[in-house]
Amino acid sequence: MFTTVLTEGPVSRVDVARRTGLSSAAVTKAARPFIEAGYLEELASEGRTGPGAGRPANPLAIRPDREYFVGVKITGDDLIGVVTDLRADVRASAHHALTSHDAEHIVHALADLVGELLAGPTPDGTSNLRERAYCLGVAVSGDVDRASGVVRYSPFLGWRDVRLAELLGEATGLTVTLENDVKALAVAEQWFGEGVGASSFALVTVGTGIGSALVVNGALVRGAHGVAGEIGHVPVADGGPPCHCGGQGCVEAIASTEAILTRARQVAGEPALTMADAVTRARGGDEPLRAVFARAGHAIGLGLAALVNLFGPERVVVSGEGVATYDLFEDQIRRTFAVQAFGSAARCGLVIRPLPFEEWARGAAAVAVQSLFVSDTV
Amino acid sequence: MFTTVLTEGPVSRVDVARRTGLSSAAVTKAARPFIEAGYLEELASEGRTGPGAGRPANPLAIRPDREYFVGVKITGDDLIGVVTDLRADVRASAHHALTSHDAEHIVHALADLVGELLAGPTPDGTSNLRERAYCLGVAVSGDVDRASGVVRYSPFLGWRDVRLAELLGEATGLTVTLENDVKALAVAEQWFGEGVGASSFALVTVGTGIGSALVVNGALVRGAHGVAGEIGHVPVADGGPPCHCGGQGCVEAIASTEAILTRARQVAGEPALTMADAVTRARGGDEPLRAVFARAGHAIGLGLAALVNLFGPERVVVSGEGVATYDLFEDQIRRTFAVQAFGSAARCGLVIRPLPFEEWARGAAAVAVQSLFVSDTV
DNA sequence: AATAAATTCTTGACGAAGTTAATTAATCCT
DNA sequence: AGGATTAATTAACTTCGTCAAGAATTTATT
Repeated sequence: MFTTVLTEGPVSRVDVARRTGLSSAAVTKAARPFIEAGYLEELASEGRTGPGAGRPANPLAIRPDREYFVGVKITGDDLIGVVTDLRADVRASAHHALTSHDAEHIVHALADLVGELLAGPTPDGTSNLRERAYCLGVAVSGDVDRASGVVRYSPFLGWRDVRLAELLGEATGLTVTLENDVKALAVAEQWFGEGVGASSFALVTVGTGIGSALVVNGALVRGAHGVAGEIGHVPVADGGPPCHCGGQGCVEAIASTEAILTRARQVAGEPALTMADAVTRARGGDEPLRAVFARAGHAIGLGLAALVNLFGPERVVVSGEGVATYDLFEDQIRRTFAVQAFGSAARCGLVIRPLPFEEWARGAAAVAVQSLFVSDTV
Repeated sequence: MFTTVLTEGPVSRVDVARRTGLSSAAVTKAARPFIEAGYLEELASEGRTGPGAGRPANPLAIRPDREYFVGVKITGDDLIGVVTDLRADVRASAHHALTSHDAEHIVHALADLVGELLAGPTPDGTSNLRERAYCLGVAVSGDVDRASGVVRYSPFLGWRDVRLAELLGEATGLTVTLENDVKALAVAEQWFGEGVGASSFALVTVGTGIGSALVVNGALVRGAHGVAGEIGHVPVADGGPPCHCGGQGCVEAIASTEAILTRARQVAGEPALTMADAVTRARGGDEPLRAVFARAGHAIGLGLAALVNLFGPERVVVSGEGVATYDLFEDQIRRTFAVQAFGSAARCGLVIRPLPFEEWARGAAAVAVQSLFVSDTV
């Protein structure tokens, strides 16, 4: 019930009932405690929105400033933190550079960052953030066990089995939820972005690495052994370039930032070519370089086709830092996808768009928001 | 509760409680009506199975002969029907050749087949089948909407939007559940085969076509547009042979029975070569022909890697008529899979084994069994 | 043999969360 | 004003679970 109002904007009780399959009586009952706690409010009925006659609806709406949330993304180089409201809209942000990958150091730096973020008054000016923010979401790349709050393995940080949620809980005094970075981003998308209303969708990130998170029947796919969504390691080019995973012809071995740059240097015959230059020249019409990007787009399109043919999501979002140059990619991704997607699977909505870096931290905050209402899965 | 006993054999109430997360009190209560209705029985406690002291457990066991089920698979050429018990163990079987793909004709033939199957006494001799079989499961390849009982599109039969469940219900007097053939097989596997106890697994069938069904979080993945599990159309060989789906380098374009035969004829330079001969000669050591099969195995291994890297299932079963010759495939499938599966995803259990044709009908019967206990999803 | 400890199963009181059916509320239309 | 229509609430009830206590049945120990 609550998530329906949270994600689908102001909705009348009857509407919530229709969308969730509950009875309207159940919605009335379920909504009351949320209204009393200040999370929801009843809007005045707007004249004549219904089909003519009848009592007008009183839409339920979220009160986004009821509570604030902190989200932090840990990368290899720095920490990016945001404060958001209940809708995961960013209200403040900050970041810290990291000087070491030592867990203790990062816990300290992160606690400092949180302290900084929560130092001021609330955005609505009625209180201060310390007293209105209890949940912290943290996003890390790698194998993360959200339930136990343990980073099982993070190649970027060189961590194994770090009980990060516990450590951060002690250091910050907040309730900490840990999640894999791409999965966190998918949660943000599922609740507050393109995934709203879709029972299944996929989020694909393209950048240094290429990964994805899948939502099926409303739930994230986690993988029996902690591995899932590794679209970057789907083999699409038999006999293609070797991948650091040990395979050959993986999407990542062709379309990651690094793979593109390596290839561009080869093609141009300039071992010192920078990515920025390659992009500029490709945009300027350098055909061999354009072909390098097109090839990457083609590989991504093949990976998307594999994903869509296997699980038939309603929508797919392709995002990530790599997509900043997506004018060089998009066409080819769409063309290849259209050819290789099977039958009506091709009808899935394909959104390709860049990803502001802050979004990663927003994903972490979305996980924090989600953690507050665990039970409400509808 | 019931499904736990059904699929995991005799189990004590406390054990069921442990596996499902319910309290033992809840299990006691839930079991009673099933015992009273004759679906479950309480076995005598076996001495000292537990850890020493304590009251010995009274295992709950299914009474498989409480009720019988009919399963029918419709192929392009014939109908294969089986009668099974509650465990989906086949107790009788029969088949009919089809002379037309006309829906009316098939409904008639299927009703006849069901009549034949239910003519005799029950296998346990206590009654006759007509009075102890109420549910019919029907498996068809193509796009099938189980909920509404409609065959949306079946290329093999040339059908579009046939309300088959309704027609068969009228013709047979049984409660009919319709399901896609591969999904039905996956249900059988999930409840009574390799999938028991796994929360996620995949079934891949290799034969005329190559398909799969995925179970994630205990539920079949259906795909937003009715398409899912199309591993046959995962592109694995960039620039590979064209597929009739319009794509290139699909698994099916390399590893389907037809694709193998076409390639074998090319390689051998004998346009009239039969599959049987190709198999015999490959087994006899004909290297060029062996390479054709190995190439197919390689393509399947790549497809499996794509599936496993994306979903991370606990187990994968590869089966189908094509696997009858799996001595020529298996090694290569495993080798390629081992190379391309990412990280610990490779730890998923990979079972490769042939598929007796009757299994398809058994899958349909498993769906019928499942339809009897819809609510019990644990 | 008596008692203690362990373990399974049952019972009954209770609570959470849903349902249906009836009632009240607010609006449009004639 | 009165009827039709839709929204929301209320009250009684159902379903499905929990918890806590206790009965049942075994092994282990004194």
